[in-house]
Amino acid sequence: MLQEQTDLGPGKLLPPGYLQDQLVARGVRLTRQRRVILRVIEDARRHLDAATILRFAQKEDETIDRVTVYRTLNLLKRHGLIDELDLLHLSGGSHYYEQRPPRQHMHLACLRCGQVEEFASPLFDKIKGQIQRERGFRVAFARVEIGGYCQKCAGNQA
Amino acid sequence: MLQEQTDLGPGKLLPPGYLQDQLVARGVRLTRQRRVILRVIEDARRHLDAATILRFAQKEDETIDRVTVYRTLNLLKRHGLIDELDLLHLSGGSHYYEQRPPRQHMHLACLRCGQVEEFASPLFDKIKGQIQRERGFRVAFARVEIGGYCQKCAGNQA
DNA sequence: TTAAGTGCAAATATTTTGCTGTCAC
DNA sequence: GTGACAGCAAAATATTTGCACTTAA
Repeated sequence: MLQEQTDLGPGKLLPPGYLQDQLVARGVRLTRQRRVILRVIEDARRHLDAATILRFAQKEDETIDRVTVYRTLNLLKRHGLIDELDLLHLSGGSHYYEQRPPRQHMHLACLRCGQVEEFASPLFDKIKGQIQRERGFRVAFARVEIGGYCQKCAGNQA
Repeated sequence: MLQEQTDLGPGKLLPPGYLQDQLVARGVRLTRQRRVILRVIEDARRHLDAATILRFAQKEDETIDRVTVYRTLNLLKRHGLIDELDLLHLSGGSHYYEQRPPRQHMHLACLRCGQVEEFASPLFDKIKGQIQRERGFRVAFARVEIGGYCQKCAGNQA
């Protein structure tokens, strides 16, 4: 498993309570359980999988069920408020979730230490334009997962 | 023989028998079952998941087991000869596999019809250079999955 | 010959669904 | 009050592991 505390977490560029506010604005009912789960996702300092979200949520409310976590994640996905990632399955078969960021970024996953950094580049927007023009494909969202060796690990071995 | 007709399949830019040759070159034992599975992957005209690979393989040899497919896929992954993809889970929770292409490309998955196209851009190599320079992150491979609407579907609903 | 691979059964892991009672609005 | 939601149990789906037999090199 990835370390519990990593340095870089998913970028925190959105106001606190954003997920709640968005759901309310869309007329979705806010339950006690959802509030807790949303808070866990917003406060995350790294990408969490469903099982970890459950664990954190249960610290605050023991009765929250695994199923409720999955249903809430699906709800957020349907509303386009979070993104589902694989992070290259560096630590098992489950998915990871992050609040959809205002600006698309890429994930750099270190094959050695498992740390995940984020990276954004204006060139990627150019690529999207290219796709649109050359293929007539209307891009809704993008997921970029890059495997390799982080500065520290690359230095230590190669 | 692999006629489950789709549009674009994974690009066929590698010589036939490439996977076999690579495994032999690496001193891996070639069994009857592995030969069949490798052939299925090489002949694929689209991205296949484990269950589909099994189905095709069993057409040729009924006795091949699901487990052998998974073990062979893991073998190929370990040797970096195939890539594992999600294709955004447009059609279930399983993974899809493609022979690792000589040139990285992106996957464009249509959220409406589920069709998957491939797209390559020299700009993406520039981004990799950027990552290397700005972060000291040594890129080994990349996976890009883009969701949106293909030309046909975008036209039909816009 | 013999280490590696296979099939089978079973375990594990992850996510979804059906149902009934409960709660947010 | 009522329709959406939660919890529980169970199913569905996806993948891995243990073990005894088989086979490629």
